[in-house]
Amino acid sequence: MGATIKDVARAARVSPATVSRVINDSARVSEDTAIRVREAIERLDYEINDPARTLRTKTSRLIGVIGARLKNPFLMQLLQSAEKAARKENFNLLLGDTGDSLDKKIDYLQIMKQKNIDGIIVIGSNPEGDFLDRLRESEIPAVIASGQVEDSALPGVSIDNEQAGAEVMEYLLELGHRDIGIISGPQYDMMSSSKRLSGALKALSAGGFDLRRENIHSGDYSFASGFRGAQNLLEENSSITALFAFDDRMAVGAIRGIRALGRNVPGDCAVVGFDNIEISRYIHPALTTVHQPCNELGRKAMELLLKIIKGDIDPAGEKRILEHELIIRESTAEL
Amino acid sequence: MGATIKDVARAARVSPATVSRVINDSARVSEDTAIRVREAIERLDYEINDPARTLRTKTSRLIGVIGARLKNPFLMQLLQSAEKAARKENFNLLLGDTGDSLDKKIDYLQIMKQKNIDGIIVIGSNPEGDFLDRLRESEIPAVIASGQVEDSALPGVSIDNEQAGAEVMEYLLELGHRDIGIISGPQYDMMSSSKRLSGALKALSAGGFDLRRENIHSGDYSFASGFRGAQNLLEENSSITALFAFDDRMAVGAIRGIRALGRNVPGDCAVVGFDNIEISRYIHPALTTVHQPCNELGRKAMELLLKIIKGDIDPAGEKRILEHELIIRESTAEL
DNA sequence: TTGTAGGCGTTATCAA
DNA sequence: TTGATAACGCCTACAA
Repeated sequence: MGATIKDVARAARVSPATVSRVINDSARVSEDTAIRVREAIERLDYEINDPARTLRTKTSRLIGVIGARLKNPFLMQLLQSAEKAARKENFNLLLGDTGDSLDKKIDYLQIMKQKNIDGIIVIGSNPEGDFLDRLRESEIPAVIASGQVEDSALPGVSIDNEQAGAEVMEYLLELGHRDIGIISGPQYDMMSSSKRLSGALKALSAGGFDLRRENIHSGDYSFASGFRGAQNLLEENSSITALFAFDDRMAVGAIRGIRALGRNVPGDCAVVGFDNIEISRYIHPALTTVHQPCNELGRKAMELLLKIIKGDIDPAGEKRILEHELIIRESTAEL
Repeated sequence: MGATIKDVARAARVSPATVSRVINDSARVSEDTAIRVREAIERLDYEINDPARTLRTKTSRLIGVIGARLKNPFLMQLLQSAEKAARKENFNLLLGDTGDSLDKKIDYLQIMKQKNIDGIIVIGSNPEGDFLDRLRESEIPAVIASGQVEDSALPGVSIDNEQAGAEVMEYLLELGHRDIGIISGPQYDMMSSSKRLSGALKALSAGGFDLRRENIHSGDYSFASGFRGAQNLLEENSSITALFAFDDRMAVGAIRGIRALGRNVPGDCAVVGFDNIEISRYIHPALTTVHQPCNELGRKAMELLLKIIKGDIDPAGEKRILEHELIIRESTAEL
């Protein structure tokens, strides 16, 4: 079916090598022949055979994404920006939803190796298992986006989760809340989640307060877990007056859970989320939350990765911490 | 770096052909040699070179997705199921967010051709421009997921959008609403959107009513456009008592827009959405909406595509219309 | 059951 | 500036 470089060469009365040179403008070709070649390409509807090129050059212009969850709107927004940055340099994204499964991540890593992928964006940086070790062994350039970057050997882009967690608590303390519940992230996101938690705890103890173990509910970033979390926490301890959920979806679920108990938000119980996904300003009450610059996170992570691939930069120690911001809306109020 | 099939062959004291046979278990190989080969593969950490194989076999085990928008939670849920079905048969997804741009779709189509992609899932089936023509010319197996399937030359899986639009209107009529506003989909989703619209209009006129042109606002499936749409419609015509938005995100935006005008939902104005994305049951008031079986849509579309690729099935006329369901929640009430 | 050999389409090297 | 040639790693007749 498809014409090959040889067909084009024949049609343009040049050698295949010359056609290749025109396609890649890799070397000087006289304008005359270049025109003849382009014309032949056009006429024959020639399309380059990418696998053949990859076999020869060892580069696929493919970027793998590991750890993204299609259902997570924050990550999808991040990914959209990452893709845009990739497309600008003619790279494409190979995407797998690995869910929370370590095995799947490792499977994808293998697939990506086999496909001669040029680089990998890791979403979140859960150190669990030996995924990160295998990644390092593979020697494929990789960058963490929106995970915990500080203690990792990999370069990455993120925010200061600990600081953000602390700010939320300071804010709630300022409003007069003393008995605060937390709906944390799941196991597989240990890093971001645990940093937010430790920040929150530090802020509490700095204010002279502490948090009872029972005031923490471990969620999984789903609406349902936010709903359940809020109900469990309030049923266990009805004097809780504020809830801090580690992502906006859980916060939305929590608001509904609180309402279902016959209480009001923020009147009876304030709620703070995390991420500032688009919907958080549209729900009622509009959600107080921590804004993460997700477009910038995606773009910077991809730009960093592409630079590393090009060899423009030394991966070691390339870490960027971007600014977050507490956005105060309607779901919190003075006690 | 990486070991090749030849290295494995040497280590196992067999020919490269035999190694290939073991890898693909394509022909009888004696158990003894097979074991030796597998052991050598293990020892050398051999990974197959996928581009080389693709060059040779013309099959990449890659499925392209065109037309998905990462920010659309309904589509992402659909895609998650599609991916699951693909992975089951060892296919991977090449994903590009083409936004609403026709050019980008055509660009992606070209990239996918070059990558020897095995099949394409088209999200939505906007007939605009010559994308569909080019797709057909390319002769790559393709399936439409969640677009307008009935009048298309391509096989596909969808729901009956016209019927669904009609049901929503019948329901609102039953509740006593007479002056109803519509926030429709955008140009690029002409097909689903226009079917929903024509269904709605038919139901109205069947009931002896009609819809003024000014009662239709053309949105773009964003929260913001739902917000604006609701405000424009109600400011133009303050006697509107119900709004039908063609997707849940616009419905959520519309609810906020109505509230910002000082009116209540559903007391002063009822709202109906479309898709039944996860959040719609968690917001307040919980959204009345049309449920689309998005997991089934994604899975069936992929299964259909894989069957076509395998040649098990004749693509022509393969159309599946799945069941939808009107889910009544809190955002609608009797007038 | 196993091996030999040729070719998939491209690019890189070397020579002209 | 251009061309001939070999090689990337794999699969598949065909032959043994």
